[in-house]
Amino acid sequence: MTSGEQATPRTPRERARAQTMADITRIGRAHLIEHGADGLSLRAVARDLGVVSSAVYRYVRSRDELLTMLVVDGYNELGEAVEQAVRTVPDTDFAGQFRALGWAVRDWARREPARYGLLFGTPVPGYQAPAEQTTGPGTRVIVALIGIIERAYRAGSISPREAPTPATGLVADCARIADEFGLSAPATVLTRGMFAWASLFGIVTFEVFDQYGPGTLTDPTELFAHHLDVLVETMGLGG
Amino acid sequence: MTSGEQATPRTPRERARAQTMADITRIGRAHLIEHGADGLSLRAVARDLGVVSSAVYRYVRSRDELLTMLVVDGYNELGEAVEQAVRTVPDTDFAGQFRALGWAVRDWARREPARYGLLFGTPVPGYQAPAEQTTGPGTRVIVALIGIIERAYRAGSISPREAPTPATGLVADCARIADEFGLSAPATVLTRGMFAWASLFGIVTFEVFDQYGPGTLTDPTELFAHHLDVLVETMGLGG
DNA sequence: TGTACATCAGTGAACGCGCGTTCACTGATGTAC
DNA sequence: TGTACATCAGTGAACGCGCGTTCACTGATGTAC
Repeated sequence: MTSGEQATPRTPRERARAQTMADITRIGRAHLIEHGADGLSLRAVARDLGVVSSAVYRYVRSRDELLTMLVVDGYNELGEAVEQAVRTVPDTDFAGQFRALGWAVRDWARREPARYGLLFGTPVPGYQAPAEQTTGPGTRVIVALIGIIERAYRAGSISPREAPTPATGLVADCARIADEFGLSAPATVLTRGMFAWASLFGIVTFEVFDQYGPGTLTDPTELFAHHLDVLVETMGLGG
Repeated sequence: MTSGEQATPRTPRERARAQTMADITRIGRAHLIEHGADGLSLRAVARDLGVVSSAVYRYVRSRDELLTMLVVDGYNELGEAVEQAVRTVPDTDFAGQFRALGWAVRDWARREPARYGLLFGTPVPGYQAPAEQTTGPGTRVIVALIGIIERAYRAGSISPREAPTPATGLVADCARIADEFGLSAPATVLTRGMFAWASLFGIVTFEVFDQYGPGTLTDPTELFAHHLDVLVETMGLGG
Protein backbone atom coordinates (compact mmCIF):
# COMPACT_ATOMS: atom_id res chain seq x y z
CA MET A 1 0.00 0.00 0.00
CA THR A 2 1.40 3.34 -1.02
CA SER A 3 1.50 5.96 1.69
CA GLY A 4 -0.60 8.34 -0.36
CA GLU A 5 -3.49 5.93 -0.60
CA GLN A 6 -6.25 5.42 1.93
CA ALA A 7 -6.89 1.82 2.94
CA THR A 8 -10.54 2.13 3.91
CA PRO A 9 -12.35 5.42 4.21
CA ARG A 10 -12.72 6.35 7.88
CA THR A 11 -14.81 9.47 8.13
CA PRO A 12 -18.17 10.02 6.41
CA ARG A 13 -16.52 12.67 4.29
CA GLU A 14 -13.92 10.22 3.07
CA ARG A 15 -16.56 7.64 2.35
CA ALA A 16 -18.58 10.21 0.40
CA ARG A 17 -15.48 11.18 -1.55
CA ALA A 18 -14.68 7.58 -2.44
CA GLN A 19 -18.27 7.10 -3.50
CA THR A 20 -18.24 10.20 -5.69
CA MET A 21 -14.97 9.14 -7.26
CA ALA A 22 -16.50 5.78 -8.12
CA ASP A 23 -19.57 7.54 -9.51
CA ILE A 24 -17.45 9.73 -11.72
CA THR A 25 -15.65 6.72 -13.13
CA ARG A 26 -18.93 4.93 -13.70
CA ILE A 27 -20.52 7.92 -15.42
CA GLY A 28 -17.35 8.53 -17.42
CA ARG A 29 -17.47 4.95 -18.65
CA ALA A 30 -21.06 5.40 -19.74
CA HIS A 31 -20.26 8.58 -21.63
CA LEU A 32 -17.30 6.93 -23.27
CA ILE A 33 -19.58 4.17 -24.49
CA GLU A 34 -22.15 6.58 -25.85
CA HIS A 35 -20.03 9.39 -27.28
CA GLY A 36 -16.48 8.09 -27.62
CA ALA A 37 -13.31 9.51 -26.14
CA ASP A 38 -13.70 12.83 -27.90
CA GLY A 39 -17.24 13.20 -26.66
CA LEU A 40 -16.24 12.70 -23.07
CA SER A 41 -16.90 16.00 -21.28
CA LEU A 42 -16.56 17.03 -17.68
CA ARG A 43 -19.68 19.15 -17.95
CA ALA A 44 -21.74 16.19 -19.08
CA VAL A 45 -20.32 14.05 -16.31
CA ALA A 46 -21.17 16.80 -13.81
CA ARG A 47 -24.71 16.91 -15.15
CA ASP A 48 -25.18 13.19 -14.68
CA LEU A 49 -23.61 13.43 -11.28
CA GLY A 50 -26.27 16.00 -10.38
CA VAL A 51 -23.74 18.65 -9.60
CA VAL A 52 -22.58 21.95 -11.03
CA SER A 53 -19.78 21.63 -13.57
CA SER A 54 -17.08 23.28 -11.52
CA ALA A 55 -17.64 20.86 -8.64
CA VAL A 56 -16.05 18.04 -10.59
CA TYR A 57 -12.74 19.84 -10.32
CA ARG A 58 -12.70 18.88 -6.63
CA TYR A 59 -12.17 15.31 -7.82
CA VAL A 60 -10.41 15.49 -11.13
CA ARG A 61 -7.78 17.97 -12.19
CA SER A 62 -8.79 18.10 -15.84
CA ARG A 63 -10.56 16.31 -18.62
CA ASP A 64 -7.35 14.50 -19.55
CA GLU A 65 -6.98 13.20 -16.02
CA LEU A 66 -10.45 11.69 -16.24
CA LEU A 67 -9.47 10.08 -19.51
CA THR A 68 -6.40 8.60 -17.85
CA MET A 69 -8.52 7.24 -15.02
CA LEU A 70 -10.72 5.51 -17.55
CA VAL A 71 -7.75 4.13 -19.46
CA VAL A 72 -6.26 2.66 -16.29
CA ASP A 73 -9.69 1.38 -15.27
CA GLY A 74 -10.10 -0.35 -18.63
CA TYR A 75 -6.66 -1.93 -18.67
CA ASN A 76 -7.21 -3.28 -15.19
CA GLU A 77 -10.61 -4.71 -15.95
CA LEU A 78 -9.29 -6.42 -19.07
CA GLY A 79 -6.18 -7.61 -17.26
CA GLU A 80 -8.27 -9.00 -14.43
CA ALA A 81 -10.51 -10.86 -16.85
CA VAL A 82 -7.56 -12.34 -18.72
CA GLU A 83 -5.62 -13.43 -15.64
CA GLN A 84 -8.76 -14.91 -14.16
CA ALA A 85 -9.49 -16.84 -17.35
CA VAL A 86 -5.98 -18.24 -17.58
CA ARG A 87 -6.11 -19.39 -13.95
CA THR A 88 -9.12 -21.59 -14.57
CA VAL A 89 -7.14 -23.80 -16.98
CA PRO A 90 -4.99 -26.70 -15.71
CA ASP A 91 -1.33 -25.80 -15.14
CA THR A 92 0.07 -27.90 -17.94
CA ASP A 93 -2.54 -27.18 -20.61
CA PHE A 94 -0.69 -24.33 -22.24
CA ALA A 95 -2.68 -24.27 -25.46
CA GLY A 96 -5.79 -24.14 -23.31
CA GLN A 97 -4.36 -21.26 -21.33
CA PHE A 98 -3.64 -19.31 -24.50
CA ARG A 99 -7.11 -20.00 -25.80
CA ALA A 100 -8.60 -18.84 -22.52
CA LEU A 101 -6.58 -15.64 -22.79
CA GLY A 102 -7.80 -15.08 -26.32
CA TRP A 103 -11.44 -15.66 -25.48
CA ALA A 104 -11.18 -13.38 -22.48
CA VAL A 105 -9.83 -10.55 -24.60
CA ARG A 106 -12.52 -11.08 -27.21
CA ASP A 107 -15.33 -11.33 -24.67
CA TRP A 108 -14.27 -8.16 -22.94
CA ALA A 109 -13.86 -6.31 -26.23
CA ARG A 110 -17.31 -7.35 -27.41
CA ARG A 111 -18.82 -6.41 -24.08
CA GLU A 112 -17.00 -3.06 -23.98
CA PRO A 113 -16.33 -1.97 -27.53
CA ALA A 114 -15.94 1.72 -26.70
CA ARG A 115 -13.49 1.10 -23.90
CA TYR A 116 -11.65 -1.41 -26.07
CA GLY A 117 -11.45 1.32 -28.69
CA LEU A 118 -10.03 3.73 -26.16
CA LEU A 119 -7.25 1.29 -25.29
CA PHE A 120 -6.48 -0.28 -28.66
CA GLY A 121 -8.05 1.97 -31.25
CA THR A 122 -7.09 5.26 -32.79
CA PRO A 123 -5.02 7.36 -30.42
CA VAL A 124 -6.96 10.32 -29.04
CA PRO A 125 -5.43 13.37 -30.75
CA GLY A 126 -3.79 15.71 -28.28
CA TYR A 127 -3.89 13.16 -25.50
CA GLN A 128 -0.95 11.09 -24.38
CA ALA A 129 -1.55 8.62 -21.56
CA PRO A 130 1.02 9.21 -18.80
CA ALA A 131 3.36 6.25 -18.72
CA GLU A 132 3.72 6.09 -14.92
CA GLN A 133 0.05 5.30 -14.45
CA THR A 134 -0.64 3.35 -17.62
CA THR A 135 2.33 1.04 -18.08
CA GLY A 136 1.58 -1.38 -15.28
CA PRO A 137 -2.08 -2.04 -16.05
CA GLY A 138 -1.41 -1.76 -19.77
CA THR A 139 0.98 -4.68 -19.85
CA ARG A 140 -1.04 -7.24 -17.95
CA VAL A 141 -2.20 -9.09 -21.07
CA ILE A 142 1.22 -9.38 -22.70
CA VAL A 143 2.75 -10.34 -19.35
CA ALA A 144 0.18 -13.10 -19.04
CA LEU A 145 0.88 -14.23 -22.58
CA ILE A 146 4.63 -14.27 -22.05
CA GLY A 147 4.06 -16.23 -18.85
CA ILE A 148 2.19 -18.93 -20.71
CA ILE A 149 4.87 -19.18 -23.39
CA GLU A 150 7.71 -19.29 -20.90
CA ARG A 151 6.08 -21.99 -18.77
CA ALA A 152 5.29 -24.00 -21.88
CA TYR A 153 8.85 -23.69 -23.07
CA ARG A 154 10.28 -24.79 -19.73
CA ALA A 155 7.89 -27.73 -19.69
CA GLY A 156 9.11 -28.72 -23.14
CA SER A 157 5.60 -28.31 -24.50
CA ILE A 158 6.54 -25.89 -27.23
CA SER A 159 7.99 -26.97 -30.52
CA PRO A 160 10.26 -24.19 -31.75
CA ARG A 161 10.64 -23.79 -35.50
CA GLU A 162 13.88 -22.79 -37.10
CA ALA A 163 12.27 -20.89 -39.98
CA PRO A 164 11.58 -18.05 -40.28
CA THR A 165 14.71 -16.72 -38.63
CA PRO A 166 14.33 -13.36 -36.90
CA ALA A 167 16.78 -10.66 -37.98
CA THR A 168 19.75 -9.90 -35.76
CA GLY A 169 18.36 -6.69 -34.23
CA LEU A 170 15.19 -8.50 -33.35
CA VAL A 171 17.12 -11.32 -31.74
CA ALA A 172 18.95 -8.74 -29.65
CA ASP A 173 15.65 -7.16 -28.58
CA CYS A 174 14.40 -10.57 -27.54
CA ALA A 175 17.56 -11.23 -25.55
CA ARG A 176 17.11 -7.94 -23.71
CA ILE A 177 13.46 -8.69 -22.98
CA ALA A 178 14.29 -12.22 -21.87
CA ASP A 179 16.91 -10.84 -19.54
CA GLU A 180 14.55 -8.25 -18.11
CA PHE A 181 11.78 -10.75 -17.39
CA GLY A 182 14.00 -13.69 -16.53
CA LEU A 183 12.92 -15.78 -19.50
CA SER A 184 14.68 -18.80 -20.87
CA ALA A 185 12.71 -19.03 -24.12
CA PRO A 186 14.79 -18.23 -27.21
CA ALA A 187 14.10 -15.50 -29.75
CA THR A 188 12.41 -17.84 -32.22
CA VAL A 189 9.83 -18.64 -29.57
CA LEU A 190 9.44 -15.08 -28.33
CA THR A 191 8.95 -13.54 -31.76
CA ARG A 192 6.14 -15.95 -32.40
CA GLY A 193 4.66 -14.84 -29.12
CA MET A 194 4.80 -11.26 -30.33
CA PHE A 195 3.18 -12.37 -33.54
CA ALA A 196 0.39 -14.05 -31.64
CA TRP A 197 -0.05 -10.99 -29.46
CA ALA A 198 -0.44 -8.56 -32.35
CA SER A 199 -2.49 -11.01 -34.39
CA LEU A 200 -4.87 -11.67 -31.53
CA PHE A 201 -5.67 -8.02 -31.10
CA GLY A 202 -5.95 -7.60 -34.85
CA ILE A 203 -8.47 -10.38 -35.02
CA VAL A 204 -10.46 -8.98 -32.14
CA THR A 205 -10.31 -5.46 -33.55
CA PHE A 206 -11.54 -6.65 -36.92
CA GLU A 207 -14.56 -8.20 -35.29
CA VAL A 208 -15.33 -5.44 -32.82
CA PHE A 209 -14.83 -2.61 -35.30
CA ASP A 210 -16.83 -4.52 -37.87
CA GLN A 211 -14.24 -4.74 -40.60
CA TYR A 212 -15.35 -8.05 -42.03
CA GLY A 213 -18.23 -6.36 -43.76
CA PRO A 214 -21.94 -6.94 -43.35
CA GLY A 215 -23.34 -10.37 -44.04
CA THR A 216 -19.98 -12.02 -44.57
CA LEU A 217 -20.11 -14.23 -41.51
CA THR A 218 -23.04 -16.12 -40.08
CA ASP A 219 -21.21 -16.71 -36.82
CA PRO A 220 -18.11 -14.68 -36.00
CA THR A 221 -17.47 -16.92 -33.02
CA GLU A 222 -16.58 -19.78 -35.33
CA LEU A 223 -14.07 -17.67 -37.18
CA PHE A 224 -12.50 -16.53 -33.94
CA ALA A 225 -12.21 -20.11 -32.72
CA HIS A 226 -10.52 -21.01 -35.97
CA HIS A 227 -8.12 -18.10 -35.70
CA LEU A 228 -7.19 -19.20 -32.19
CA ASP A 229 -6.48 -22.68 -33.51
CA VAL A 230 -4.19 -21.24 -36.16
CA LEU A 231 -2.39 -19.15 -33.55
CA VAL A 232 -1.89 -22.16 -31.30
CA GLU A 233 -0.42 -24.03 -34.22
CA THR A 234 1.76 -21.06 -35.21
CA MET A 235 3.19 -20.75 -31.74
CA GLY A 236 3.99 -24.44 -31.72
CA LEU A 237 1.81 -24.99 -28.67
CA GLY A 238 0.52 -28.25 -30.11
CA GLY A 239 -3.18 -29.08 -29.98
CA MET B 1 -18.73 6.80 -66.93
CA THR B 2 -21.88 7.58 -65.00
CA SER B 3 -24.18 10.13 -66.59
CA GLY B 4 -23.99 12.37 -63.55
CA GLU B 5 -20.25 12.73 -63.74
CA GLN B 6 -18.30 15.22 -65.78
CA ALA B 7 -15.48 13.83 -67.88
CA THR B 8 -13.31 16.95 -68.08
CA PRO B 9 -14.46 20.33 -66.87
CA ARG B 10 -15.38 22.47 -69.86
CA THR B 11 -16.25 25.91 -68.61
CA PRO B 12 -14.03 28.01 -66.29
CA ARG B 13 -16.69 27.69 -63.64
CA GLU B 14 -16.55 23.90 -63.84
CA ARG B 15 -12.80 23.96 -63.68
CA ALA B 16 -12.89 26.23 -60.64
CA ARG B 17 -15.39 23.94 -58.98
CA ALA B 18 -13.25 20.85 -59.56
CA GLN B 19 -10.26 22.73 -58.19
CA THR B 20 -12.14 23.81 -55.06
CA MET B 21 -13.39 20.27 -54.50
CA ALA B 22 -9.83 19.01 -54.68
CA ASP B 23 -8.73 21.76 -52.29
CA ILE B 24 -11.41 20.80 -49.80
CA THR B 25 -10.29 17.17 -49.87
CA ARG B 26 -6.69 18.20 -49.45
CA ILE B 27 -7.42 20.54 -46.56
CA GLY B 28 -9.72 17.96 -44.99
CA ARG B 29 -6.91 15.41 -45.11
CA ALA B 30 -4.58 17.85 -43.39
CA HIS B 31 -7.08 18.55 -40.64
CA LEU B 32 -7.71 14.86 -40.18
CA ILE B 33 -4.00 14.36 -39.69
CA GLU B 34 -3.71 17.15 -37.17
CA HIS B 35 -6.93 16.87 -35.18
CA GLY B 36 -8.40 13.47 -35.88
CA ALA B 37 -11.82 12.61 -37.22
CA ASP B 38 -13.62 14.27 -34.35
CA GLY B 39 -11.65 17.45 -34.82
CA LEU B 40 -12.56 17.72 -38.46
CA SER B 41 -14.72 20.81 -38.83
CA LEU B 42 -16.25 22.50 -41.83
CA ARG B 43 -15.56 25.90 -40.33
CA ALA B 44 -11.85 25.15 -40.04
CA VAL B 45 -11.74 23.84 -43.59
CA ALA B 46 -13.49 27.00 -44.77
CA ARG B 47 -10.94 29.10 -42.91
CA ASP B 48 -8.06 27.33 -44.61
CA LEU B 49 -9.83 27.59 -47.91
CA GLY B 50 -9.98 31.34 -47.38
CA VAL B 51 -13.71 31.44 -47.58
CA VAL B 52 -16.61 32.13 -45.27
CA SER B 53 -17.92 29.04 -43.47
CA SER B 54 -21.27 28.86 -45.20
CA ALA B 55 -19.61 28.83 -48.61
CA VAL B 56 -18.41 25.28 -48.08
CA TYR B 57 -22.01 24.14 -48.21
CA ARG B 58 -21.95 24.84 -51.94
CA TYR B 59 -19.60 21.87 -52.22
CA VAL B 60 -20.42 19.56 -49.38
CA ARG B 61 -23.82 18.82 -47.94
CA SER B 62 -22.63 18.33 -44.37
CA ARG B 63 -19.70 17.47 -42.18
CA ASP B 64 -20.51 13.80 -42.44
CA GLU B 65 -20.40 13.99 -46.22
CA LEU B 66 -16.89 15.44 -46.03
CA LEU B 67 -15.92 12.60 -43.74
CA THR B 68 -17.27 10.12 -46.26
CA MET B 69 -15.28 11.78 -49.03
CA LEU B 70 -12.14 11.39 -46.97
CA VAL B 71 -12.92 7.77 -46.17
CA VAL B 72 -13.38 6.94 -49.84
CA ASP B 73 -10.28 8.94 -50.69
CA GLY B 74 -8.25 6.98 -48.15
CA TYR B 75 -9.51 3.58 -49.23
CA ASN B 76 -8.71 4.38 -52.82
CA GLU B 77 -5.23 5.61 -52.11
CA LEU B 78 -4.46 2.53 -50.04
CA GLY B 79 -6.07 0.25 -52.61
CA GLU B 80 -4.07 1.87 -55.39
CA ALA B 81 -0.83 1.46 -53.47
CA VAL B 82 -1.54 -2.19 -52.74
CA GLU B 83 -2.58 -3.13 -56.27
CA GLN B 84 0.40 -1.30 -57.66
CA ALA B 85 2.77 -3.10 -55.30
CA VAL B 86 1.37 -6.51 -56.13
CA ARG B 87 1.69 -5.84 -59.86
CA THR B 88 5.43 -5.28 -59.61
CA VAL B 89 6.00 -8.88 -58.48
CA PRO B 90 6.34 -11.72 -61.01
CA ASP B 91 3.09 -13.53 -61.77
CA THR B 92 4.07 -16.80 -60.18
CA ASP B 93 5.77 -15.49 -57.05
CA PHE B 94 2.72 -15.64 -54.82
CA ALA B 95 4.57 -15.34 -51.53
CA GLY B 96 6.29 -12.28 -52.96
CA GLN B 97 2.95 -10.84 -54.00
CA PHE B 98 1.59 -11.28 -50.51
CA ARG B 99 4.68 -9.71 -49.00
CA ALA B 100 4.38 -6.78 -51.39
CA LEU B 101 0.76 -6.36 -50.32
CA GLY B 102 1.77 -6.42 -46.67
CA TRP B 103 4.55 -3.89 -47.08
CA ALA B 104 2.30 -1.61 -49.08
CA VAL B 105 -0.30 -1.60 -46.32
CA ARG B 106 2.33 -0.93 -43.69
CA ASP B 107 4.04 1.80 -45.66
CA TRP B 108 0.81 3.61 -46.30
CA ALA B 109 -0.26 3.28 -42.68
CA ARG B 110 3.03 4.66 -41.42
CA ARG B 111 2.90 7.49 -43.91
CA GLU B 112 -0.72 8.30 -43.11
CA PRO B 113 -1.41 7.22 -39.53
CA ALA B 114 -4.41 9.51 -39.06
CA ARG B 115 -6.11 8.38 -42.24
CA TYR B 116 -5.28 4.78 -41.42
CA GLY B 117 -6.93 5.38 -38.08
CA LEU B 118 -10.00 6.75 -39.78
CA LEU B 119 -10.34 3.61 -41.88
CA PHE B 120 -9.24 0.90 -39.46
CA GLY B 121 -9.34 2.43 -36.02
CA THR B 122 -12.09 3.23 -33.57
CA PRO B 123 -15.38 3.92 -35.34
CA VAL B 124 -16.32 7.60 -35.24
CA PRO B 125 -19.27 7.78 -32.84
CA GLY B 126 -22.44 8.95 -34.51
CA TYR B 127 -21.02 8.41 -37.97
CA GLN B 128 -21.75 5.46 -40.20
CA ALA B 129 -20.04 5.37 -43.58
CA PRO B 130 -22.66 4.91 -46.31
CA ALA B 131 -22.20 1.47 -47.81
CA GLU B 132 -22.93 2.47 -51.42
CA GLN B 133 -19.92 4.74 -51.56
CA THR B 134 -17.58 2.90 -49.24
CA THR B 135 -17.93 -0.75 -50.09
CA GLY B 136 -16.11 -0.72 -53.43
CA PRO B 137 -12.99 1.19 -52.38
CA GLY B 138 -13.09 -0.43 -48.94
CA THR B 139 -12.68 -3.94 -50.30
CA ARG B 140 -9.77 -3.42 -52.64
CA VAL B 141 -7.18 -4.83 -50.24
CA ILE B 142 -9.08 -7.97 -49.38
CA VAL B 143 -9.99 -8.46 -53.04
CA ALA B 144 -6.30 -8.22 -53.92
CA LEU B 145 -5.45 -10.68 -51.16
CA ILE B 146 -8.08 -13.16 -52.24
CA GLY B 147 -6.80 -12.80 -55.78
CA ILE B 148 -3.31 -13.83 -54.76
CA ILE B 149 -4.57 -16.80 -52.80
CA GLU B 150 -6.83 -17.99 -55.58
CA ARG B 151 -4.14 -17.73 -58.23
CA ALA B 152 -1.67 -19.51 -55.96
CA TYR B 153 -4.18 -22.26 -55.31
CA ARG B 154 -4.91 -22.75 -58.98
CA ALA B 155 -1.19 -22.87 -59.70
CA GLY B 156 -0.79 -25.56 -57.07
CA SER B 157 1.56 -23.30 -55.11
CA ILE B 158 -0.38 -23.45 -51.91
CA SER B 159 -0.10 -26.32 -49.50
CA PRO B 160 -3.43 -26.65 -47.72
CA ARG B 161 -3.40 -28.01 -44.19
CA GLU B 162 -6.13 -30.25 -42.88
CA ALA B 163 -5.88 -29.00 -39.29
CA PRO B 164 -7.37 -26.90 -37.88
CA THR B 165 -10.73 -27.70 -39.41
CA PRO B 166 -13.12 -24.76 -39.75
CA ALA B 167 -16.55 -25.21 -38.18
CA THR B 168 -19.49 -26.04 -40.42
CA GLY B 169 -21.01 -22.55 -40.46
CA LEU B 170 -17.66 -21.11 -41.44
CA VAL B 171 -17.27 -23.62 -44.23
CA ALA B 172 -20.69 -22.59 -45.51
CA ASP B 173 -19.68 -18.93 -45.42
CA CYS B 174 -16.57 -19.74 -47.41
CA ALA B 175 -18.60 -21.67 -49.96
CA ARG B 176 -20.89 -18.69 -50.41
CA ILE B 177 -17.97 -16.31 -50.79
CA ALA B 178 -16.21 -18.66 -53.21
CA ASP B 179 -19.38 -18.84 -55.26
CA GLU B 180 -19.78 -15.08 -55.29
CA PHE B 181 -16.23 -14.40 -56.42
CA GLY B 182 -15.83 -17.48 -58.59
CA LEU B 183 -13.14 -19.03 -56.42
CA SER B 184 -11.97 -22.60 -56.51
CA ALA B 185 -9.96 -22.52 -53.28
CA PRO B 186 -11.49 -24.61 -50.48
CA ALA B 187 -12.55 -23.35 -47.06
CA THR B 188 -9.34 -24.46 -45.37
CA VAL B 189 -7.40 -22.18 -47.69
CA LEU B 190 -9.84 -19.29 -47.50
CA THR B 191 -10.05 -19.22 -43.73
CA ARG B 192 -6.29 -18.94 -43.56
CA GLY B 193 -6.58 -16.05 -45.94
CA MET B 194 -9.02 -14.38 -43.59
CA PHE B 195 -6.61 -15.06 -40.77
CA ALA B 196 -3.79 -13.44 -42.68
CA TRP B 197 -6.00 -10.49 -43.52
CA ALA B 198 -7.00 -9.75 -39.94
CA SER B 199 -3.52 -10.52 -38.61
CA LEU B 200 -1.85 -8.24 -41.11
CA PHE B 201 -3.96 -5.29 -40.08
CA GLY B 202 -3.48 -6.17 -36.44
CA ILE B 203 0.26 -6.13 -36.87
CA VAL B 204 0.19 -2.85 -38.72
CA THR B 205 -2.18 -1.31 -36.19
CA PHE B 206 0.05 -2.37 -33.31
CA GLU B 207 2.96 -0.62 -34.89
CA VAL B 208 1.16 2.50 -36.07
CA PHE B 209 -0.78 3.00 -32.85
CA ASP B 210 2.35 2.31 -30.85
CA GLN B 211 1.12 -0.62 -28.83
CA TYR B 212 4.44 -2.37 -28.50
CA GLY B 213 5.53 0.03 -25.82
CA PRO B 214 8.42 2.49 -25.86
CA GLY B 215 11.90 1.13 -26.22
CA THR B 216 10.83 -2.44 -26.86
CA LEU B 217 12.01 -2.60 -30.43
CA THR B 218 15.15 -1.17 -31.96
CA ASP B 219 13.82 -1.66 -35.46
CA PRO B 220 10.10 -2.32 -35.99
CA THR B 221 10.78 -3.09 -39.64
CA GLU B 222 12.55 -6.29 -38.67
CA LEU B 223 9.60 -7.41 -36.62
CA PHE B 224 7.22 -6.68 -39.43
CA ALA B 225 9.35 -8.63 -41.87
CA HIS B 226 9.33 -11.53 -39.46
CA HIS B 227 5.58 -11.35 -39.06
CA LEU B 228 5.15 -11.44 -42.81
CA ASP B 229 7.33 -14.53 -42.95
CA VAL B 230 5.14 -16.20 -40.36
CA LEU B 231 2.02 -15.28 -42.29
CA VAL B 232 3.45 -16.67 -45.52
CA GLU B 233 4.20 -19.91 -43.73
CA THR B 234 0.76 -19.97 -42.09
CA MET B 235 -1.00 -19.56 -45.40
CA GLY B 236 1.06 -22.39 -46.85
CA LEU B 237 2.49 -20.12 -49.52
CA GLY B 238 5.90 -21.70 -49.10
CA GLY B 239 9.02 -19.54 -49.11
C1' DT C 1 -22.85 39.26 -82.16
C1' DG C 2 -25.86 41.12 -78.53
C1' DT C 3 -29.14 40.86 -75.07
C1' DA C 4 -32.25 38.75 -71.28
C1' DC C 5 -32.52 35.43 -68.10
C1' DA C 6 -30.96 31.56 -65.24
C1' DT C 7 -27.51 29.55 -62.62
C1' DC C 8 -24.21 29.49 -59.25
C1' DA C 9 -20.17 30.98 -55.81
C1' DG C 10 -19.51 33.40 -52.13
C1' DT C 11 -21.01 36.93 -48.22
C1' DG C 12 -22.32 38.20 -43.66
C1' DA C 13 -25.28 37.84 -40.00
C1' DA C 14 -27.63 35.03 -37.07
C1' DC C 15 -29.56 30.72 -34.43
C1' DG C 16 -28.55 27.89 -30.53
C1' DC C 17 -25.47 24.84 -28.84
C1' DG C 18 -21.70 22.76 -25.75
C1' DC C 19 -17.21 22.98 -24.08
C1' DG C 20 -12.96 23.59 -20.27
C1' DT C 21 -11.60 26.18 -16.72
C1' DT C 22 -11.32 29.94 -13.05
C1' DC C 23 -12.89 32.34 -9.05
C1' DA C 24 -14.96 34.23 -4.95
C1' DC C 25 -18.43 32.46 -2.10
C1' DT C 26 -21.35 29.62 1.48
C1' DG C 27 -22.18 26.15 4.51
C1' DA C 28 -21.27 21.68 6.26
C1' DT C 29 -17.91 18.39 8.23
C1' DG C 30 -13.64 17.19 10.82
C1' DT C 31 -10.13 18.08 14.41
C1' DA C 32 -7.24 20.00 18.08
C1' DC C 33 -7.45 21.70 22.40
C1' DT D 1 -17.92 17.33 26.46
C1' DG D 2 -17.69 21.87 24.27
C1' DT D 3 -15.75 25.30 21.57
C1' DA D 4 -12.66 27.58 17.83
C1' DC D 5 -10.59 26.93 13.78
C1' DA D 6 -9.30 24.51 9.49
C1' DT D 7 -10.64 21.81 5.80
C1' DC D 8 -13.37 20.66 2.13
C1' DA D 9 -17.71 19.95 -1.19
C1' DG D 10 -20.44 22.29 -3.83
C1' DT D 11 -22.54 26.91 -5.88
C1' DG D 12 -23.25 30.24 -9.45
C1' DA D 13 -21.52 33.45 -12.46
C1' DA D 14 -18.36 34.41 -15.77
C1' DC D 15 -14.38 34.07 -19.43
C1' DG D 16 -13.70 33.04 -24.21
C1' DC D 17 -13.93 29.61 -27.34
C1' DG D 18 -15.52 26.76 -31.54
C1' DC D 19 -19.01 24.30 -33.70
C1' DG D 20 -22.97 23.01 -37.65
C1' DT D 21 -26.30 24.90 -40.21
C1' DT D 22 -29.74 28.29 -42.29
C1' DC D 23 -31.00 32.30 -44.87
C1' DA D 24 -31.58 36.36 -47.64
C1' DC D 25 -28.39 38.75 -50.33
C1' DT D 26 -24.95 40.36 -54.21
C1' DG D 27 -22.42 39.91 -58.14
C1' DA D 28 -20.19 37.18 -61.49
C1' DT D 29 -20.51 33.49 -65.02
C1' DG D 30 -23.04 30.65 -68.48
C1' DT D 31 -26.70 29.93 -71.94
C1' DA D 32 -30.66 30.35 -75.10
C1' DC D 33 -32.45 33.05 -78.41
